[in-house]
Amino acid sequence: MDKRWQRVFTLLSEMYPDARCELNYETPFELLIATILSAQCTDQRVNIITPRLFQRFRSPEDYLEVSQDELEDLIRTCGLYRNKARSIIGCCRVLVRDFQGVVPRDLVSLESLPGVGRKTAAVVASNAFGVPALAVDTHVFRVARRIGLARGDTPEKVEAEVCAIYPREQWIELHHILIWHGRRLCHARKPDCEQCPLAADCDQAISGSAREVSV
DNA sequence: ATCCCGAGGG
DNA sequence: CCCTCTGGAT
Repeated sequence: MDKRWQRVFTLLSEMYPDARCELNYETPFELLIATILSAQCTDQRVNIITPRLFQRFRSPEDYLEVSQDELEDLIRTCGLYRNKARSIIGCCRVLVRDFQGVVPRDLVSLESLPGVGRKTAAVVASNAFGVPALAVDTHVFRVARRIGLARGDTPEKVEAEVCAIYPREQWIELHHILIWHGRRLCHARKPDCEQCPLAADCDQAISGSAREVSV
């Protein structure tokens, strides 16, 4: 691997030594539900409601016993509650019908579940099962492009580029440190380039303070 | 007011 | 490809 990209990885790892999935979960199934809930919402907010949710719903079968309306009320504070409730119930239906109620470990099967797309599948596969996967969500996309790690204009292209640069064993950690960087410093609107160890190498580094940045 | 760690549908 | 769906944070 290119020295520069090795250095980027090292710098970010040192900066965010405990970057990890911030969702609280005990089982792959809980992670699947939590990840579905996390769309357009902070992990902290998901973590507020999941203890009670997981206490009441322990298996995919349990979610088939509840009405969508009631489930919507239970998850309302996470936003997009209609979609998410539908996704969770649909997902559990398929898990029960086609997967013996067990969350599959591979990306293809995970993505076949209703309400589970590329990002959710990658998050579950990598965090719950250690499957090398890099979910190019908006943070990863933005950060990877800003620091010149990838040039592609779609998440798919960026994913391919990044996966080509870094060895599989680093994908999961890379995913987490890019996300943390995106959340802590490399914000969509006002990135804090003053604090960023990557600014020297970054095409879009802002020297001043509050200017806006594209991508 | 505006944006967000997404997915499905038109 | 573009739209919609949501509450919450800023």
